[in-house]
Amino acid sequence: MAAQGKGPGGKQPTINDVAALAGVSKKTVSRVINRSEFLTEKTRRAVEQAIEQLGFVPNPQARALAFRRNFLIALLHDNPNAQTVLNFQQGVLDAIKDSDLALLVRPVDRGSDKMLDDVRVFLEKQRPIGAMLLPPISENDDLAALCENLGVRYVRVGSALLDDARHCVSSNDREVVAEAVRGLIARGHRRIGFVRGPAGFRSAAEREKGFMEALAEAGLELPDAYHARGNYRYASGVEAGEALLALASPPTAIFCSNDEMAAGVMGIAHGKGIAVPGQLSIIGFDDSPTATHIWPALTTVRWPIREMGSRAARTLVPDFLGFGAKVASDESPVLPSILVERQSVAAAPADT
Amino acid sequence: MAAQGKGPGGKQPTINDVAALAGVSKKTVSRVINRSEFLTEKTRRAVEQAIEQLGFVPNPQARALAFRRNFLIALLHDNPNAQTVLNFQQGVLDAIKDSDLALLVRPVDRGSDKMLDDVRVFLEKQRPIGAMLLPPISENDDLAALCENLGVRYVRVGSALLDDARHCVSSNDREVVAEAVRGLIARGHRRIGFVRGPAGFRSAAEREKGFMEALAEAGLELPDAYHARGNYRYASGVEAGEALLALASPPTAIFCSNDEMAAGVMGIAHGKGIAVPGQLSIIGFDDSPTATHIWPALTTVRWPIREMGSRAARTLVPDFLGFGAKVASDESPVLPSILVERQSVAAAPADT
DNA sequence: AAGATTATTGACACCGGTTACCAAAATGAC
DNA sequence: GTCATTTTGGTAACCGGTGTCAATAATCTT
Repeated sequence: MAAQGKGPGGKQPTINDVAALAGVSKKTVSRVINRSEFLTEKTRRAVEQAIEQLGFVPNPQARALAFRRNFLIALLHDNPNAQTVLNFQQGVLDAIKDSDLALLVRPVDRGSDKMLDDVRVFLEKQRPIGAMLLPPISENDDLAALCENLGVRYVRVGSALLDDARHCVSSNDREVVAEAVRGLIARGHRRIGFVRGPAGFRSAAEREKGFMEALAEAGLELPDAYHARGNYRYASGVEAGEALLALASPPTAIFCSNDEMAAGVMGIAHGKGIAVPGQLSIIGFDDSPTATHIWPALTTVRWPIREMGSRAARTLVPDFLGFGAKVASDESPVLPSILVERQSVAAAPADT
Repeated sequence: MAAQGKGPGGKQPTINDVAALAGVSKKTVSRVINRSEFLTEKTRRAVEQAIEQLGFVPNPQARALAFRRNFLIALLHDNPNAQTVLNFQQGVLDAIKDSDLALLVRPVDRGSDKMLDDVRVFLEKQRPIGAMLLPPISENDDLAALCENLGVRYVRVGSALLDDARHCVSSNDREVVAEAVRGLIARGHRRIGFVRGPAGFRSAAEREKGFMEALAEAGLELPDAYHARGNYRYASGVEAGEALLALASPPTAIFCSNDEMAAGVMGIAHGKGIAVPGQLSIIGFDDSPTATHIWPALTTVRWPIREMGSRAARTLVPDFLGFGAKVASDESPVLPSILVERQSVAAAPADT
């Protein structure tokens, strides 16, 4: 622990105190703080020692003023899934832990027509260095354009590449879903239902594509009756479950576009006395806490949300995170999701 | 929408531009911004009109520097329950929506012995006006003392009053739990199990007190074997369920100190073929998303977390939130939780 | 060794507000 | 009408850093 040295008057020491102690100008101290090149090793050490001795911490407000930019990155989200947001946050914090940056969180209201203005005011006021857009608002091109105009860097997080790679972090929803569904087919399932996410969500579209892809490969069709449209909420899963399981020839497996809806379907199955996974296999998506809190535990897709948070931060502000944080140019902005197999999938019942 | 007037050079207009346009000094403009008294109505209007015309927004960084204080409030948390944190956040944002304030989020690592230092550096750097401490770290007195020393206002959120009322927002866990357990007793349950939260958590202690209170009122005892110790996680609920339900004379009802553990107990019940709520009633606490995502839906206690967030903000910085946000001196800092009755509770089985 | 180059450092203005303090104007008392 | 008192507006310094550009020191050429 550094000595809690205070400048004259018991206040926080300033750059001037450091300069005086080290016998250099404040500009030189500033150079040390900002890791400027063009510094003698000797000078640097003298300054660093003075900083250490005084316990000097640069005042972010002053820097923000001089830089015309706050040392902040903003997280803009409108995500119904709290765990996702928080995990992502955690990933971002992992990345910025040892930097000067702090994280500003800003939920936005996707529905509101003032949304864009709200965000504009927010960005103009706070002047963060950059902003991270979580899905679904990451899919809004106007928002990205706004950042661009305001000179705020941005990164869009999504289920698929939404933009130029330097503005993107994504997972590979389509491929993993296809893989999961192939697994169902391999276990003998032929009557496979699908619960889609809400219209207008890229993630919903990607997951659907993956599902269709796997079905097509196996030469299977998706009857209209097997195609339920949900909105990522539990209640819509309940509705979908009621519809699909009331059919004369119900599916033996259902892929749900997220875990909440999967939980809804499973609840209905329990209510109808349909055994999961004996008579009905269910797969979800997200690996949210719900996935393990329901019984039987849900086979689902886990996207590496925390890693995506770190990556997003590193993509956004590589130059602020110190050496080693840079994203190598050959790193793909696509972080792979994985299928987590638990207890909600079994082979198709024989009597079909 | 105000005209997007830009100052000379297409940049954001500054206080100087406003002063020039209004034909006054920047100090006068500053007075108008800060609602100083001692101003002619005429002057004020001239300035306000100039502000309007230019679309001037005071630069928060400059103000922060001059004020020696950032227009930020911090949310410090180390909460395993993401939904709780996010709901609280939302409540805070409701409260600060129309103010100049922004919200800084800072997860802290309760376990780390550097925690206090980390928080100190954070607060010294960011210099927020105030900090809100969520449980369980709100129970840490050193943290509160640190805020006090640093001149950062603080509010502690908890299951019970942790401090002076002006530093507190809390819910009434004990009372509601007692009420819930009385309900079980009224439905004929006599063998009631308890799954406790982790040692050292005030919330765990409060819920236990409420539970014991209700039992004592009815003249019931809690056998040791009925008293399971969990840690608020699903897995510990599973263990507790295994222990309690393997007893020769198992409980007919179990109160779990949070929903995740309740979900664990319920999973075990399903596994053992014990009907919920027919043979076993279960009550949880939190009304987390899990509560409705499991089947049958969980009877649980909902604490008004979003309201608590608003209240915390209003308690913390009443003078920054504009007229009407002040917490009346006779408002209690205790916001009541409510019992949400769903499908996991029924009368005690007759064969007992 | 002198002059040319280049690497380091410092002086000073400036970022956009605020406060401290002083001057001018307005008001009231006599 | 003059002087003391209260309002109001202006000037300068300051908050704690950074940018520009010139000055100085170090290194290289020939």
